[in-house]
Amino acid sequence: MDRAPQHKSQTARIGDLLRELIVGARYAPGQKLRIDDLCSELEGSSSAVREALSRLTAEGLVVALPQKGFVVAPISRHDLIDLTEVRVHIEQRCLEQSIRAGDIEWEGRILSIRHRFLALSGAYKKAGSPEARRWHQLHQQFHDELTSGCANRWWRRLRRQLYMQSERYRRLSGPFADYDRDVDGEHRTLADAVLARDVKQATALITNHLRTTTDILLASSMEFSDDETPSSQAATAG
Amino acid sequence: MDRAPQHKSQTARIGDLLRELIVGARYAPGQKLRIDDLCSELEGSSSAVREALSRLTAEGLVVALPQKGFVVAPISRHDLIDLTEVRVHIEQRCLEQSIRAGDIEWEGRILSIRHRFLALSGAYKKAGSPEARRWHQLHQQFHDELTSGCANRWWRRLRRQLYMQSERYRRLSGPFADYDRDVDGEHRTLADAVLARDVKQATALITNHLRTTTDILLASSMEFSDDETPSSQAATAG
DNA sequence: TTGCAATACAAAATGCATATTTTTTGCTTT
DNA sequence: AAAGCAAAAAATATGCATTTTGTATTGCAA
Repeated sequence: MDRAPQHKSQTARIGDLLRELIVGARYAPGQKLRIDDLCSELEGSSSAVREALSRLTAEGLVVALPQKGFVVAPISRHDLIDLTEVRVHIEQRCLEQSIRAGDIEWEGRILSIRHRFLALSGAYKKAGSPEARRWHQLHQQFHDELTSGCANRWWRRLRRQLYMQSERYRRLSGPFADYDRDVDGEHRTLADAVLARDVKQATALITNHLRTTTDILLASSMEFSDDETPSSQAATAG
Repeated sequence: MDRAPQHKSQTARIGDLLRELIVGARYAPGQKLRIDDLCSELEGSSSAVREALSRLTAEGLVVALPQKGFVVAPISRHDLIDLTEVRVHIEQRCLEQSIRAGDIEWEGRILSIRHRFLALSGAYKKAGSPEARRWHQLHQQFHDELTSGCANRWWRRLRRQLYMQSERYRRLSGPFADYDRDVDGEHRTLADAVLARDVKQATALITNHLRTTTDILLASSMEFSDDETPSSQAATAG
């Protein structure tokens, strides 16, 4: 085949696509990921798909069942609660160090992304639209930049890993979970506190930001793997 | 009857082998990992080797250079310092929660592993020997059990990830780094503090344990990637 | 004439695709 | 209902094409 000279390897391309699909809630938790289906859907060979899946396994987005293939990582209330606790802790450390070490360039990047991000206010509500996609991109970049002053690569690496996990839970709930919530305001005041180098205020705000999101998700109508279905309730009751 | 008792897939087998080889410092940091060599060395096909390498990539033990293959993750003083800071934080959280939530079974497991581990006192000094290998296994299990009471799977997962990274640095230094150090004593008093449910004492001990190790490694004759070699010094000087 | 550099060619290794083997799962038959 | 058989899917092996790297030769300059 005379394929175009892609500087990005097939594996990387498929891996990024799959991550986007899983985090973007296009694939349901626990769903079986059949190699052949993914090959035709993502237009790649089984080697590339398999390799991408292996990498996502170590990221915790995919689970490998020996001799049985791959499934999308399941979700549960318990997992979300655990995840949130750890993430709060790590976001706090990243923010704290970022505020202490951030330079003028860093301040500039925050001002820039805050401006661009808030300009897309509410775009995430149009689920599946290009604007929503752009909003999610900028949201990720916004939180990335806030913590980009943190010089410790391991903190940043773990933060990114946990962000992906949380983001999946958020996207799984649809855009309706935080209906009457001032998301823009939360982000604006957070950026303000960071730029004002107010560590105490910033860590308090990010903590509240994340905890609130989790509380909303837990109270939402989202289906968790550890929820008891009516049938299973009847089964245990009968 | 006559079916091979290999319930472990080839990929998993090769992945575990490779992890052991890299963490055990059998492969040098930055070393190129040629697929063909690994195939004959580990007795597997290129598919399996490639898949195992992909997984280790996400674990941070291997780095993939697009179109150029895989190399063992490089090491540096900076990385070790960052890693240690993060690990201290996370080990503290795990220990704290483990102490608060651990039950009788958990206490039993700690007593058991402490007994078996301390019985192998000093075995790690015989580098490459079966006893040293056993010692490293039990050392890992010892620290695992201390934190096994922590109910939060994400804390435990991150802890394990960072343990592997730190362990590699430790093994790379050889068994001589902590020559006149009372390693047994440190482990014994740590286990005592944990069993006594003394959070403050236990976290202080683990912090000191990890920081001391890192200080010794940084002061040792270990070669880091960010060390200036005589030739590069001469080059920059001239 | 000699030394250095640049380019081109060859060898090797990576990355992708296809084929084969093994395992699992579901269905049929006894 | 249990056991065996068949179909499907996953795991593994092999083969080919593309890219990279090392080396050698040639050309230019001193």
